[in-house]
Amino acid sequence: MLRKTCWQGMTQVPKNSQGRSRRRTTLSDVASHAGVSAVTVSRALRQPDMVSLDLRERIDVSVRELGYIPNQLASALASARTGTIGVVVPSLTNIVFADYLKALHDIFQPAGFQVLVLNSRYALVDEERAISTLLGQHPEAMIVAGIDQTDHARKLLENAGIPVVQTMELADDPIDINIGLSQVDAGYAATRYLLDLGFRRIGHVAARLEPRARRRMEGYRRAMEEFGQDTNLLVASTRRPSTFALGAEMFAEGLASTPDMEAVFCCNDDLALGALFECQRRGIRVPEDLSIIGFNDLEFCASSYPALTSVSTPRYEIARRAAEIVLDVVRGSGNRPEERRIDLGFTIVERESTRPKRPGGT
Amino acid sequence: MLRKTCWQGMTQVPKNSQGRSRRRTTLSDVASHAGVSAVTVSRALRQPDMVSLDLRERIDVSVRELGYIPNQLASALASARTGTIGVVVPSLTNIVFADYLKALHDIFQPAGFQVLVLNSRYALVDEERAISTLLGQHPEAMIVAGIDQTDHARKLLENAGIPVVQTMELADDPIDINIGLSQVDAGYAATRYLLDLGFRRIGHVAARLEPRARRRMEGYRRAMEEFGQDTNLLVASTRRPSTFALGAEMFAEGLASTPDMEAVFCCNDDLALGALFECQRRGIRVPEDLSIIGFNDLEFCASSYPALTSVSTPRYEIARRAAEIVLDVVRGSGNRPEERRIDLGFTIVERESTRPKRPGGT
DNA sequence: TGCATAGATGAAAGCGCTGTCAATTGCCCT
DNA sequence: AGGGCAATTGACAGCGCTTTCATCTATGCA
Repeated sequence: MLRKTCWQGMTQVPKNSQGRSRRRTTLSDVASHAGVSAVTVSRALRQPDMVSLDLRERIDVSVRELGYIPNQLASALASARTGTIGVVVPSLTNIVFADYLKALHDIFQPAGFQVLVLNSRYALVDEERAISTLLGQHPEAMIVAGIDQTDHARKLLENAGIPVVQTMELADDPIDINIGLSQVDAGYAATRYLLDLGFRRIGHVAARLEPRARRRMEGYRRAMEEFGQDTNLLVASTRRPSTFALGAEMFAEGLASTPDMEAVFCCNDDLALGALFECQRRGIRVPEDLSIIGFNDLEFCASSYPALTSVSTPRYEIARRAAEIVLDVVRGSGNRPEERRIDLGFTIVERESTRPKRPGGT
Repeated sequence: MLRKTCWQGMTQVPKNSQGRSRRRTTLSDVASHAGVSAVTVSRALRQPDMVSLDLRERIDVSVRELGYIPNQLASALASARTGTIGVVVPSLTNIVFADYLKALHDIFQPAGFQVLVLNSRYALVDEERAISTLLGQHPEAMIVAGIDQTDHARKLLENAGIPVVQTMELADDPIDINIGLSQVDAGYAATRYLLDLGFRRIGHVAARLEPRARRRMEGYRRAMEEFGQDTNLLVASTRRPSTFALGAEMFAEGLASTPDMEAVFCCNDDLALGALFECQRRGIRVPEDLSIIGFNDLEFCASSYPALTSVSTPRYEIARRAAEIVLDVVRGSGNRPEERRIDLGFTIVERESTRPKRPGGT
């Protein structure tokens, strides 16, 4: 690769407009401008039908003329309702959580709730800090990814007195509400799928090694053991974060220690696509020479050539359900749903990158 | 594709722990528990060296025992400092903004600022609403993607009395601070790069058609016109959001109207990779039969086979600079940087998917 | 015509915290 | 020993809004 032609334009400084903060217009500014009391303005904005049409119109005019924007902080403090949902995800760059966050926004935004997202960088201490920070904003509910919070974080969440949803995985002992799927079962199923195709020399490529990846690997190990396979040389894993390039690298590593590998289960799709690229680069035909299965069923799995078989996880659905349950609890009767733990399962989507082992060869 | 084996476990309901909200512990709870005044507790938490070691320890114990979490809302209201930065991006799922958001978090989090992100779904009205909502939270600065805000949104931002950064593009008339690159120039450069390689039948594939994609297309048109090329049949565009599958589809469409296409400039990498997959599917060799250049230089460009040539945009850098400038202004002297408009440019990264036109054929 | 009643409006009291300034203490210096 | 000063601590008044309750119309009815 060679970096070429760096274009960098001139920097013409535009006109300077300072505009530093004079006091922002408040409710009472609007009130005196409209010649009414502050309470009336407040009502006109929140419960318009409690205010006469006449005043309402005058207030609307004042609001627009003064460019009034209600101070949510003051509102939240006075009413003890913040209209805020706290969300903690381990990564912002992982496309898996993009789907998840999109679902949360899709549900909460129209409902008038704002989603506050903090990331934990896949670290328990950061997660605890994020949870604490979020709780300080008095969200009306908390939605966290995973089930591996620290004891202190758990305690904070339990004492917050708000609905708490743990997602993506199934917990034996949920804090409050739990929606997800069994990562162990999913890892087992992916491996079992390859075993049932007739393969035995099945590699596993894993990166980051966060709790969910570990559990998938545990599923892999369990399945392989059932078929009497020793997995020591078949696993290529690293703590580095997943990338396409790392997928290629780790796959190559696995291949080095197990040259007769027949199939590979990658712990996520990024690694799987990286492995696929590496196969193309080396002239290994997929699926003729090697079968590949990924995990998560990201969009590109259906488009790549060959299209990637993957384990589809209901990320959007998990977040959607979490959001809907939270909304029910928060504005509704205040009682939790009947089911405290919801298993949304997973699906193996079979595409072109896997096929049964040929009777004779690999 | 066939969907197979749906695993969905049993749903065992865990023990019910209701735990509804008793009043949360406040500063004065801690104060009376520790036998001091509320102010002292406040100080012990925010400026510990103003409080004697003795009291500080007693207070720390009380804080821990009562599980006290400061109410940020009240704090923000009283101090007029929210420690919050408002950010508006057009999409949460687009990996381009994942990089951007990561940079913002990387800079702001350690500095003690919280990033509030709202998305505008590539719609001006949604953006205006997002800006208004965010402003209601009294952020200490606003960072928005793009330069195409509505007049009203502009006015709100101008009147907010806080630093405002418009990013990703260069504006003729920035609201306040502006950091980005010229999308037109970048589109022009990508096209010019292919022209300079000797190609003339250069297709352009574009999706979503948000302002930046349009400007890249404008650059493409400008370059093509300089070389006397009519672009009418060469452009395949759609308002649908970019996906890998759409890249394949649109590329196929372009190929249908221009069978003798020699090269293609895709307005983003997702489309480019989709086009590459489609080539593989059809047995079109890249770059032997067709050259492909993408845009943004996402991580997979370097890993795909063949590796994709792309226009690298400094997304992380843009956000980083924006964040640093904001921090300077917010906590520092309060004065804006010398440069109100910063051009971070772009770079063409040449890889395997492009090569010079062969003298004889294509 | 007079009184009850619903509807519309306003006054006052905080929400939980911080900024400001006053009060207290202990210690150093002359 | 007394004054001065720094170091601590506390009292009080809001931040801008909502909640609650009181007040003040209109209207309906007897």
